[in-house]
Amino acid sequence: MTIRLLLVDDHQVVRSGLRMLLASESDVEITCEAGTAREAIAAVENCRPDVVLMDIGLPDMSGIAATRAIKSAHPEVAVVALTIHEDEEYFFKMLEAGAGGYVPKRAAPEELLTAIRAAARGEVYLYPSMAKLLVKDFLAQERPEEGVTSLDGLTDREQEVLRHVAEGATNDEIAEILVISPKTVARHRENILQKLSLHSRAELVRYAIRKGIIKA
Amino acid sequence: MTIRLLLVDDHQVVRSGLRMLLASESDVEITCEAGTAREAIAAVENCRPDVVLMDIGLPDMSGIAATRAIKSAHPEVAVVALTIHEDEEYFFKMLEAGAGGYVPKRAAPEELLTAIRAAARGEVYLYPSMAKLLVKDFLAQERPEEGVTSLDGLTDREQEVLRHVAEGATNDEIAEILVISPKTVARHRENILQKLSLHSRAELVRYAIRKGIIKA
DNA sequence: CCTTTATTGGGTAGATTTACCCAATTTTGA
DNA sequence: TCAAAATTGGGTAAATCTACCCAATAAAGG
Repeated sequence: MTIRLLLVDDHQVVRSGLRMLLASESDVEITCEAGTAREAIAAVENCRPDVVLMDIGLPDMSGIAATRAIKSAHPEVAVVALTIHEDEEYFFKMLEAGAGGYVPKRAAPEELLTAIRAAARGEVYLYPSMAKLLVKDFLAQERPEEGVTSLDGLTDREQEVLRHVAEGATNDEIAEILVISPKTVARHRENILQKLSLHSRAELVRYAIRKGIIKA
Repeated sequence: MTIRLLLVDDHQVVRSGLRMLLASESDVEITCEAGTAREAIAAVENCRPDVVLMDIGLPDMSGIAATRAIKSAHPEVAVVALTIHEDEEYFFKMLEAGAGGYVPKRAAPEELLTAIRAAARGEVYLYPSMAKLLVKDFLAQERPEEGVTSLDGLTDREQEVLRHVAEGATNDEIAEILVISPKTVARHRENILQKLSLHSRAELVRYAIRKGIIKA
């Protein structure tokens, strides 16, 4: 099975270069080309490619918007971003748009081929410098849940009170649950606010969610 | 600069095979080997490798735990997982442990080399089938923020008020920001509570975070 | 043993919220 | 054009919160 390819780049030279580069590969066939986002979207309709090699900087519309449009109409078509941009901004947006690969133009030809083949299989190829950014984001997302420990010096009872406060319970309700005086609950809450340098229930709720004490 | 490598695998044959495979590469040098997690941790101390090729299934301790230990003591040492496991479970745990690469044993030799070189640069190489899992997770994390639409029939103004309420602002503060009467803010807030069947600011904060209107 | 910390409880006062009552103006869509 | 919805604003009252004041008892650690 040869992989049908759609080349999207506004520079004729780049397309020619890629054509040359990929010509020797027996499993890849460049079915058609496009120089603008609009052309690309139309070309997907006409040529039915397996993989779209998408530049991000296009004259009429961002390659990101084009990718969104293509994936929306044809989710089975894989889109590999091939671009000069190596920043988080474009990378994450491209992933959200549904890209199945992200390769900087400075990458080696074999890496582009690996990306095309992975995308054709429905997998995802990320250039190492990009993968690093995604893992960083992944770790940032996961950490807060682990951070249930080290709650800025809150005592056990304070954490217990905090949990109920964050879940929306009033002092009286918490007092009933913990079988203590509402005044004691209020005192715990005051100590919590002071320890954390917070000033309202709203901030307590956000703090509790950040720390993974309660789920949003 | 040659990359100093530590090979960790409990099978002698596998280590020999890797040694053979990497022998021809001029920029990679296998400095030492280990057959257990304990040996691996000690070897990092003694050999000072740039990159550790880590198997997950080890006799004494999981390669994941070993990775955690190594990264904790020597954050500058890169660890590349080389394993038969291709499931989310081990993959994500390995990332959390600080792995700078994840390559299944079925991968092509060049991919392993790419991973080693990327990890040595401080970047991250993820095998396409693994990258796919991470992107899936990324999209699952990000989606809620897109879900800012369809907010259970809240009007534009109500959403605006909700955002400020959730961020901890009082009615008076919001009134000043939006340049309307505090009474109007209160009215909007009341309508929001009623529409969402909520009864307090704490619940509004959780709702707003769930819907991605504000970050925790 | 003694000091510190955690946990408990009370009082007061002002700020804020929640929940109702009322209605005018503007915008939107049918 | 006309009705519905959105946005605006006011009044009142009870509930609740925030922020101080005070202190006793119990547990933990040096």
